[in-house]
Amino acid sequence: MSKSGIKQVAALCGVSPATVSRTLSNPDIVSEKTRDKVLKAVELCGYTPNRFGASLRTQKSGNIVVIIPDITNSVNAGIIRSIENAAAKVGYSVLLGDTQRDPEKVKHYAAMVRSGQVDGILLFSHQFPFDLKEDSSLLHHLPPMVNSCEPLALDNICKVMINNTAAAKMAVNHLLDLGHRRIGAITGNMDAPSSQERLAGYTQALQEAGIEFSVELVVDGNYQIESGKLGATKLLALHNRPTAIFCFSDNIAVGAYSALYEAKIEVPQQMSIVGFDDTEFSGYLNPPLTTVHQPLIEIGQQCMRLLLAQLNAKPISNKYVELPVQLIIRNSTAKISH
Amino acid sequence: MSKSGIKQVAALCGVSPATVSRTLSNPDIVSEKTRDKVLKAVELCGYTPNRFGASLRTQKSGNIVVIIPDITNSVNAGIIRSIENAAAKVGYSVLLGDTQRDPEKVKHYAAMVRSGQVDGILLFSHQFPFDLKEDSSLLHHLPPMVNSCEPLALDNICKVMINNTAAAKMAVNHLLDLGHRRIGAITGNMDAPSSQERLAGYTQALQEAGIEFSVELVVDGNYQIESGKLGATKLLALHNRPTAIFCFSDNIAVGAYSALYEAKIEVPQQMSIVGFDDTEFSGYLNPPLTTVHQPLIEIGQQCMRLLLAQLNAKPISNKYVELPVQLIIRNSTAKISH
DNA sequence: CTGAAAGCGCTTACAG
DNA sequence: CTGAAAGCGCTTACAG
Repeated sequence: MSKSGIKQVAALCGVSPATVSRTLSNPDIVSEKTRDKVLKAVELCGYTPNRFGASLRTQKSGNIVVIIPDITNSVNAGIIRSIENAAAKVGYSVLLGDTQRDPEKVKHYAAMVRSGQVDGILLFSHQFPFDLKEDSSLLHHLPPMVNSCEPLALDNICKVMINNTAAAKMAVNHLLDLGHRRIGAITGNMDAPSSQERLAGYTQALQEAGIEFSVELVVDGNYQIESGKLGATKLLALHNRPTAIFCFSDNIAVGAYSALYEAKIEVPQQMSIVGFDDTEFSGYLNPPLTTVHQPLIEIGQQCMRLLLAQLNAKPISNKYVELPVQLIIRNSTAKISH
Repeated sequence: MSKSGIKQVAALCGVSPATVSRTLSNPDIVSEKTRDKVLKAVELCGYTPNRFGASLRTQKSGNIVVIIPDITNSVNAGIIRSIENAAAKVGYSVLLGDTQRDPEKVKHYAAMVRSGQVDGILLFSHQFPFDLKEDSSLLHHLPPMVNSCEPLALDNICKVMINNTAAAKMAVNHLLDLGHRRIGAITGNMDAPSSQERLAGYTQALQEAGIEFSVELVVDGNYQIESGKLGATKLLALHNRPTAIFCFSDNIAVGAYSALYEAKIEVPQQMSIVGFDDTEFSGYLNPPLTTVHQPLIEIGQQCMRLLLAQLNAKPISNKYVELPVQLIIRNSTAKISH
């Protein structure tokens, strides 16, 4: 049974190719009688529509691309899983655009919308993904696209975000409430808006509490585990070490735990730790980590909802979606003791 | 500057569409003079070839699909990242087929090869992904495909595997060498070949050491963190508890650590733990985890190499690739003490 | 409700 | 080295 096309099916049941096409994509406009006939023939032939024919005609691929810095990061992985789910439900397939933070790869994947390889873009990066030289009209006629997690410096684009500043403030306020006054911070990549915003939240919380900002207490990280270990080690070496550390990601917290373990400093008795993300393992750390929960599933769903609206040229009432976060208090934070 | 096609470019530089096509996809067969002329026009128009036209003609999509149970699992994420890298280098894009272990989704993604949406399949599942009813010729004319991690019960298919049995034996032998005689195990999903093989390795190692197999020491897990916690809790409740636990994944080991922490049992002084995978965090656990290293990057590369050979109809000398694993000895295992 | 026809944008055998 | 032409497999306005 060699591969059959719409013509063979049509011939087999004595209708035109047009009718076969209609039966498959818009069954309601076909009479029940022909519909049955066609469907039977389709089954008999084992016919599967060839996507290329339809795509060439409709100029739609049925694919979307998600441009994301690193799929290995569990926050990203969680979001992608949610996107894949939501996309599958509405008949879209997702192309993986893992960029490894390479701006060239960001552009490469975004350009797929030009060649038709994808119909829309989910952008988890703050880098503008197009070459304006190539097509200067792009700024005003953006393709279907939604931006999440790391905001582009551009209005008029759909965004799904959390309020990083408020979230960080909430985390630091929790430590302040416990009596901590010297609070360290280990940041993410400081070129990322999320990390800048979290730092702003940290600073504001201290300021509002009337605590002077101390540079030495903020150490540069990059959201990865190793940077958390290095960062915590630096903070521990301070002549006047902090009593608590706000880690800008759970990964950083894992690294910090490791440094503290090696230095035989007990969490939370001698050092309180707060993380950010609430990744799956954070509740299984020893002690379980107090952290800011990010709604990964909802982020994915909202991204897909906004993208779908654009793909279907539906009006969008609210282009900026801000999702709530939550401080999950576990056992890595405690009242200051001295 | 509205979207221009190959015709506009051709018109602009006074050649035929055929020549434009040749210049772009096979520049060597075009004279230097025309080539320059064409390239200039291409740039001027901001022309990007439309993939649909080419695809319809060549019947190639330039996409592959990776069918994988859960992208959120860091072993899977690591492999996918490697695949994405290797694929990008040879001009393929990767479609994400996250199945959540749903056999229907496995089939859904595999069927994409029929509609032309993808040219090949990377299958990380032991489930045969096609409906033989739909197309019985499939068993003998398989599409380009390679199977990895969880072996299909089918010969004559390209496979990239590790030797799970030998790896598990190595892990258990390490514990035996340290003097442990009562060694517990927390398994993965027992419907997965990998977990069955690891269990076989565990059993063989004990047998060769002349130790009687004890059912109560083997508890069912599912590769997830929570199952590790539950499993370890069960093992601790035994009247004659083990002195060491072989966890079938690092995730399970994380769960076990959590249970041991809560029970105030020290690793490795009172309980040795071995994991499996060597995921990024395993070196940062407290204590750092002794575990079996899986070569994720190489797995991805070999998968892509074998798939590419099939996509290009190249002969494949060796359809079965077995990649070496390594026992990484860190601080979660110690000599038995009593 | 259905059919005949045009056409989406490429590539490639064929001829020169 | 280059062009004219056919055709990949669909969908959809148009006509009936």
